[in-house]
Amino acid sequence: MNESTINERARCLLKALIERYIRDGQPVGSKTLLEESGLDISPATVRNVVADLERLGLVHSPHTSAGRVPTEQGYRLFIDNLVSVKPLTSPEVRNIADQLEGDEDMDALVESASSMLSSLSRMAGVVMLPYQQQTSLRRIEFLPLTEGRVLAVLVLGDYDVQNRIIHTTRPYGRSELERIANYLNAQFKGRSLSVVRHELLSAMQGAREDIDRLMREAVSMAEQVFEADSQPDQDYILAGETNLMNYEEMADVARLRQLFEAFNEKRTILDLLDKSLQARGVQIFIGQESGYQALDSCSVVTATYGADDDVLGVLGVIGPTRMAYDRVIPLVDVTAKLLGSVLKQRH
Amino acid sequence: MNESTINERARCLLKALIERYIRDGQPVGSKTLLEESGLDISPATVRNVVADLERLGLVHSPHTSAGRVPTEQGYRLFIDNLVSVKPLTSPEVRNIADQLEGDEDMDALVESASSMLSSLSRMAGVVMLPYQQQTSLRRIEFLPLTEGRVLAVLVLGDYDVQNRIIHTTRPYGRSELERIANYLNAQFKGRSLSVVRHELLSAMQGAREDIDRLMREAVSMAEQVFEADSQPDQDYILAGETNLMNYEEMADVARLRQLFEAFNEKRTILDLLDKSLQARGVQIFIGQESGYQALDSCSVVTATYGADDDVLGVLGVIGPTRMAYDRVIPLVDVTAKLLGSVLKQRH
DNA sequence: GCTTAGCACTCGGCCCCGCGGGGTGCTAAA
DNA sequence: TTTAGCACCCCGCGGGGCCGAGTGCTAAGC
Repeated sequence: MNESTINERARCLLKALIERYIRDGQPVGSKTLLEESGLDISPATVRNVVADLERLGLVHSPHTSAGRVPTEQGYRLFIDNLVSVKPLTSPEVRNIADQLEGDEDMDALVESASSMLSSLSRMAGVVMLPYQQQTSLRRIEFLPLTEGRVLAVLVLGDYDVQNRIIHTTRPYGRSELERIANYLNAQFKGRSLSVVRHELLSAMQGAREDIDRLMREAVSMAEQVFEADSQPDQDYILAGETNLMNYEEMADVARLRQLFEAFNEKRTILDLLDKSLQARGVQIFIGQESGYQALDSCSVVTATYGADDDVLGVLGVIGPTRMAYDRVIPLVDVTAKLLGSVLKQRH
Repeated sequence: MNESTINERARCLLKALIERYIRDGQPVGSKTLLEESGLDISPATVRNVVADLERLGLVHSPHTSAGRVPTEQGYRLFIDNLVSVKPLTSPEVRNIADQLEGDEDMDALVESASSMLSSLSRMAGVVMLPYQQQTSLRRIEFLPLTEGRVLAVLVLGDYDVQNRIIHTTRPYGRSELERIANYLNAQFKGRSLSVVRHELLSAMQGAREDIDRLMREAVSMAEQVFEADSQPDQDYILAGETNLMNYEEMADVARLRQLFEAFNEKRTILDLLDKSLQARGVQIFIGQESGYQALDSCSVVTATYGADDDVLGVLGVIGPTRMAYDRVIPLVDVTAKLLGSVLKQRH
């Protein structure tokens, strides 16, 4: 029942079958499969072999006497052992790199990456926003807004600035806020967000009355700022969803609806991206493997990106199970690496 | 050929026909129309009248011997003269008001409004971001980022803060930036953005060498900040697009694709919203009236919102031409008014 | 002159049928 | 173990017939 039971010829035929099916979406019959594979055997032999493949659950025929279609396990075997990837050409790579390097801020960068993935694959591109915990705090600044509301400006990398509105129990003046900011900057500048959060916690617990009022207030403000951070941290940018409407496997409007609702909800996709955050490199979820109803008959090809050894996030491509993996895999791989190197370069 | 040529009975039948058609989407025959209208005449008479309506281009039959379906002109007449709107119940109104009042910042507010529109109409809700030109500048602040890049923070209303990154020809220190900010705040605080922009222009032209270096630099920085503003000013938040996939008139995937691409492109929808920015109150575009291919067989119901007499933006609902106008019109109307009053209240 | 009953007619939807073709599985021979 | 031959299967497609809903027309009635 496992792959070791299938010999070289069978693998060759499976590979040919899947490649052919990916190309034109029709069930593949023994005759077409024969010419596709280039093997020097008779159609009858092909039929025997394919019957074996069916018994192993690698292919499946939609009805008696149609050709065969790959199953999810078939695709799995194909991707793990058979696929021969077609690397991007160097102009293609340059094109992506140029695009990414031209972007001013983090949002634009992620947006570009997503739309590059989508346009080059003609499917949907998705890029998770970089995981913030590793990035270091460059500066924090406070501005008074209205009574009881203060704006916190967080400068993170060279290219990432975030605003937070926090609530205070009493009004603060500019100079007071400035002193608080100075204190916090002195304390936390250059530390990563996770370290900041951790130190804040111990600062709250360890010292009670032995720190002066300014410090106490500074810490409680910072608490609010960095606590608010924990929520919206996970997000992604999607591009080219509408490309998916071109594929016949998505012709069913109800299915399409499910998928697009999952895109809007974000939770499903985030969960999936989270899963691939664990592993390094390219990862592929085929159809039901993802475990989400909405992604039935879709595949998701992901890769983590990061600077050096820090994994900052995940990006990928979402499309029908019948996609050109040999092109998509290098595309996702290269884009992840390029995005990582741009982020690293900008520290 | 105009509406004056149709008498009371004909209007009554047209109204009944459209109401019935909106309710169940089937072509309406003379018999069902008769019971719908409650008139005391015979089916044959109904047929005669309906034949007249067809001659006037108000209804149309998909083929010989099916019932009748309203044309766009039919809908137009219906909306302008016949529709009897069903006002929202006061709990419904309260619900919307509560939702909007609970929102912290501008983005959340607009997001809420959009999703209220969508969920209550079961179609797509759209809210254009408030037009910025009237809003007054509360404070501007600069922070150095890297060499040659400065972060400008614009505080606009009580609830709207924006970041801009600008480029400078030489590095600026904190204190220098602070002085520049002070100068600009003294000069422009409380002025509306359009006034600021206008005054900047004359400041650039009027005075050349007779202003000192600080002022010149301040002005050129401000120029960059407020010029960058002109572009991204027009944007909208869409919610519940996927609701549209429920309607049979949207069953065609190609059409759906066009529509969703228009949503992504944003230009089409923005143009349309711009049009309704001119008029006050509720405005309705039926099918082709909008002039955009992508909105074929869709209607758009919009209303302007604002504080006092300033029109700040537009919001609305997008759905199939066959929608329950009697519910949607008050929904859009009320939501616009509530959003306006929240914005006004927050000055 | 408007309204109404009666009637012939039209057309879409549906089911059923028959046919052609691509493809299979089995068997028997090499 | 491979191969040729063959019977069989079933989808897709076009055509024919039937049903039902609804129309337009005509002629009679108020």
